[in-house]
Amino acid sequence: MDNNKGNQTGQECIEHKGLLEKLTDEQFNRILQNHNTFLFEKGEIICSEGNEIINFLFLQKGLIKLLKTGKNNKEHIINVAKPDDFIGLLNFFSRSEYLYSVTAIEDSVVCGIDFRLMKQLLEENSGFAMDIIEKISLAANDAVNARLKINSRQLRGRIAYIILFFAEHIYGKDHFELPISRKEIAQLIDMSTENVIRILSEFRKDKIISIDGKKITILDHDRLKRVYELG
Amino acid sequence: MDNNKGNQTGQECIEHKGLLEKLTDEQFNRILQNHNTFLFEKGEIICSEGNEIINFLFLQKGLIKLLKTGKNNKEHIINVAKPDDFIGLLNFFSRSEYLYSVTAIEDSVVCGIDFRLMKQLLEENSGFAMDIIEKISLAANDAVNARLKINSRQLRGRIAYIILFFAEHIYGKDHFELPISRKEIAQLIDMSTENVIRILSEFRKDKIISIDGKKITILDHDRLKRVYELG
DNA sequence: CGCGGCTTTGATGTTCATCAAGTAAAGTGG
DNA sequence: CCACTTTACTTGATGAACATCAAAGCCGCG
Repeated sequence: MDNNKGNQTGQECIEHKGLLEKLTDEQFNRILQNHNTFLFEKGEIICSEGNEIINFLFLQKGLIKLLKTGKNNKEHIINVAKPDDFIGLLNFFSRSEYLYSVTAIEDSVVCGIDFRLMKQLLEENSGFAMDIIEKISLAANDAVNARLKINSRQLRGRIAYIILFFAEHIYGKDHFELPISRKEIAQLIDMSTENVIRILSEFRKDKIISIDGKKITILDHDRLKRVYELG
Repeated sequence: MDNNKGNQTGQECIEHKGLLEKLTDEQFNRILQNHNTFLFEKGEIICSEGNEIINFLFLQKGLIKLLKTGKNNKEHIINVAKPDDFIGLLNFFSRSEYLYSVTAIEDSVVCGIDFRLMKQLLEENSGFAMDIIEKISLAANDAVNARLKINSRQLRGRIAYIILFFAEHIYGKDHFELPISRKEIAQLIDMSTENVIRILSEFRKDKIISIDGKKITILDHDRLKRVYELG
């Protein structure tokens, strides 16, 4: 972890047990006694590609994005994750350093558990280990599937995808405020910023959505779905 | 598993312990007594998207491709895997049915271990579980990274990627026989068959590679690498 | 031997990134 | 708090990259 924001009470880890639900009370208590809670404001970097992994990180509240720097130092957003989603956990077990950067896109609360303790718990509690295996598998599938969905569509389909992603997966409603800029949308679904804007405007003219700055309202959910399906 | 090819002696699982290296001798013996070995000829389907997962599959010999059917029933190749690579194992722990299809692209020997036995062993042996977690993580990363590499490049870079993939990762030499058709290359790196051919010809004219049907020889490895890097 | 699938090359049109130029919004420092 | 700078947003025009269509040769297989 790069910065060292104010520690919290620890209560947050209880509220959102999430990934830790298979632990015994005793094991869970050990975590409560050996963890740190960090606050990140919108825009702050949570961890950087290449840094050493010390903590097993775990999003309590907020919204984050996973980045990877590609060719020509171009940033690609791998995923946007909400609490209980796997953060960058895909790589926490595989290497000693982060393979992705993680940035807060909304004010976020992150719980950090010492990596060695985490390993120890995995070895003690096989049910916990199985649960984590299952969750990693699902997260891996989601990542691969998302890429497949995005890359097999042309621009209109991609924009439909990203709007539906935020509406259905992140916010659970048809009216929401985009937590990321047009440029970040472009990095997320592999297209140019200009075309993100152009197609959003098109959808607005076609009365599929309404736009007010970052506020998006889906006016015709079915039609948006159809645009997504058709590509 | 769809078909039920002739069972083998079981010796194959010993030769290539691979994913199972963390098991005790006793545990490994249980697998030897509870597994089936299947032979698949080039082109045969090993398992199909949507089928129920009964066996934990595990490639002993040969070469396979992972497929997923996308929009318009267009097939996308997710990955090509050789022995000790994770086959479709990414999803074996997550759902009760296969999320990908797997097809043999060379004659292959597949070892099938009863899924319940596998789960049991994971719960008994936490070192084994940790090892599997680590391998799933790495496989997931590889899958995501591969997609990122492919999709952030234009066609020349993609073709360079796939040639280097076979030369370095699969065969370990600069002269090899392509195990897949031009069309399958297209499915693997998201481009049209015609352009696969066109760019292969271009590389031939530029004396970067020589082509004789499916036989490829890399003549200028450095230059090919540069084409890959530049995109 | 003939049919279908794979391969190859050329021609055409579409999709998309890029460039340019301008407006609006949001930080920044005096 | 205002002038200044930067960053985000927007639209139009242009050209490049690429898919698609078409047509023909090739090969394996029944």
